[in-house]
Amino acid sequence: MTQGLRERKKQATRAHIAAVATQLFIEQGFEATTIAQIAERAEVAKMTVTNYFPLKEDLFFDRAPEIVALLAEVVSRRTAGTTPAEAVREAYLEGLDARWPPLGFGSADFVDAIAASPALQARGRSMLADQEAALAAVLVAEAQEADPDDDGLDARLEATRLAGIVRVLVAELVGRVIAGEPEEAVVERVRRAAREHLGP
Amino acid sequence: MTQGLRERKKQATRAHIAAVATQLFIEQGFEATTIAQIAERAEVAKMTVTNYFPLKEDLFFDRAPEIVALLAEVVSRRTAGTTPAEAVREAYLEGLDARWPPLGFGSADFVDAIAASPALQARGRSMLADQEAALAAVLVAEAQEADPDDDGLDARLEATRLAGIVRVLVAELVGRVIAGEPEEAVVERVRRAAREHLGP
DNA sequence: CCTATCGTTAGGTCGAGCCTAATTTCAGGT
DNA sequence: ACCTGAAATTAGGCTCGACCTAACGATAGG
Repeated sequence: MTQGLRERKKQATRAHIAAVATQLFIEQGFEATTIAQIAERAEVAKMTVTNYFPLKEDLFFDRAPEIVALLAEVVSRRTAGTTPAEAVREAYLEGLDARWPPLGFGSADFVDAIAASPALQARGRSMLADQEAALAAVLVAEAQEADPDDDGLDARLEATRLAGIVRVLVAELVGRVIAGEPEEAVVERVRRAAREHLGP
Repeated sequence: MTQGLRERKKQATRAHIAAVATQLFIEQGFEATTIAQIAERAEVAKMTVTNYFPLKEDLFFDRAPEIVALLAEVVSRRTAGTTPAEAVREAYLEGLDARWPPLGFGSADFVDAIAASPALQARGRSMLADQEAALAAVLVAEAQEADPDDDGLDARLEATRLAGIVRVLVAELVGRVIAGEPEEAVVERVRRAAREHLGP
């Protein structure tokens, strides 16, 4: 039994609003675009936009949950016997080879929009904080499963270390590509750093 | 040569506004306090508040620059021959013994206000990001002084590692003290973690 | 004492976020 | 086919933070 008409219309409305918003953000920039404008162009009430996307930033970072869950998923789904750091390293290296957009291969428009908007930068930091917290939750749970007396501090420190490394490497890749360095060389550089620092 | 009357009045006005704001934040919470209310109680125009504190959050985190510069100062002023990690470790341990408020010994009112306000949490993350960037700038400069061909990536990773460890330890201390654990025990735990993880 | 500078003020605009009541649309039964 | 409850959507209004401008007042320096 597929979704009912109601649910399909909701998804369609949501996707339509997000698409219209993205288009306007590219045309005019994030700050210069108003919610009223998005609602008008999407032929929907202003309140409907707010219902689907409580904060204006959510219109830009739709699919945020995917990014937030990333590291926690990679680590919790890893094959037995490998460390969290190894799992993150392998997933990162695979993502690099696949030129996966969330690792820094996003369009210049996307990067520029964030660079131009303090609100988007703040939202990005919030997402990274949630990402780190989700990873920490996984590592703490693992640690306490192995030793019920573990207080989780070491696990939280490891989560912060891993999330920090990935964050810096993504920023490095974005920064250097924007600066004009050849993508191949940049990828090779961050690949080397990942191998060096994401040790077991 | 002391400051002129003009400058002294400015500082007095600024301090007065900040004091009034802090009082109101404690009484009513951050979100529930409006800028108009602060201006009224401080007997200044609304615009004057905005002039001194462009964002409402700045009224809460006055003295932000001090926190932002912390790690960079500690590292750049360290005695020759010690590593950045050692410098951070020693400064952190000294701060712990002194029960220095920025390390997590702030009042419960302060902590609660942040916990209750997404805007304050966002501002806090912004400050930590700036703190990390300032530290990274110092480490990158050192690395490139030693080797002009250094691309700074390892320095940035080290800055992220050090800033992350301190951030987690501060959060751990705050969280456990709020949860009711005896301060002595909590301090001893984070002290041990600092010695363990802030290695050379 | 004069005047240019700079802090302060009053008043207004804009847009995000939030709320409520009314209306439309769909789902599941009769 | 119809009815009813539930859920999505709408219209309209409200508050407040952020920003702007022109005028005002007090200080510093000649």
